[in-house]
Amino acid sequence: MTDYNTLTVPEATAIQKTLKDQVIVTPFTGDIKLIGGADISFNKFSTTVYAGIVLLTFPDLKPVGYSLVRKEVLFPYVPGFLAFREVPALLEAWEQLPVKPDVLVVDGHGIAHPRKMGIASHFGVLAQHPTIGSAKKKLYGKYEEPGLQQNEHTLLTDKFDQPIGTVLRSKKNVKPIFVSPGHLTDIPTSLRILQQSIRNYRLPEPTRLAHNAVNSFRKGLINEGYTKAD
DNA sequence: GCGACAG
DNA sequence: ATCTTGTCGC
Repeated sequence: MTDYNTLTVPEATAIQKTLKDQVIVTPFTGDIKLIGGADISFNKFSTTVYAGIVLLTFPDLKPVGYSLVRKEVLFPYVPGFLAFREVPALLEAWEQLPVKPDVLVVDGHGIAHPRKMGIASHFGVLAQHPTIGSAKKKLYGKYEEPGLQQNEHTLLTDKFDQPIGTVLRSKKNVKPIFVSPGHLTDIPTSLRILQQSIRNYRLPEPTRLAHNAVNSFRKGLINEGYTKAD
């Protein structure tokens, strides 16, 4: 894999344009026995990132294991290029998993991106695995505010009015979350899977638990490597 | 030139 | 993203 740490933004843009042709947006049909959640944590002003992927049963959403990896990252955070900061570490956490989840939920967007290459799509193409992007804020696109009741949703569209994702009210009276296909999933199936991943919080269990895990890892409360859940 | 701008 | 206490609203 090419070293993302020494890339310039123009070079990163070129890579995104190449990977874009490899993204496959198609209905996810298979059964889901295991679902994964991926996230990153770091200390402000530090080049050390703490990446993690959590495995949970589906549809029970009970955690079964955590894969944690620490890595040095030099590529800066630039809106639209998040993947170049987080994907390398996430791929290491991915390779460290004893078993792969049927689908992985990544904290960030999938095709709901200026070049249709958000982190969920980027990771999916490199790992050659189904992914879904779940973000807390919009990066690109336009939409109508969904109703305030749980599960109400509207379409997120690009500049040609083509659908690129869903704006979902995951819980009553909370800010909506943005769901989009990463790789080997489509808009309807990514939304269904995401909805089945919501429990008592605004954020889906996969990325919510991944977020908790990487933060505990960063604070030294959990060890690096793969650990089975209690 | 002016806004928008995942984590 | 992270830091960080109290406070407002359902």
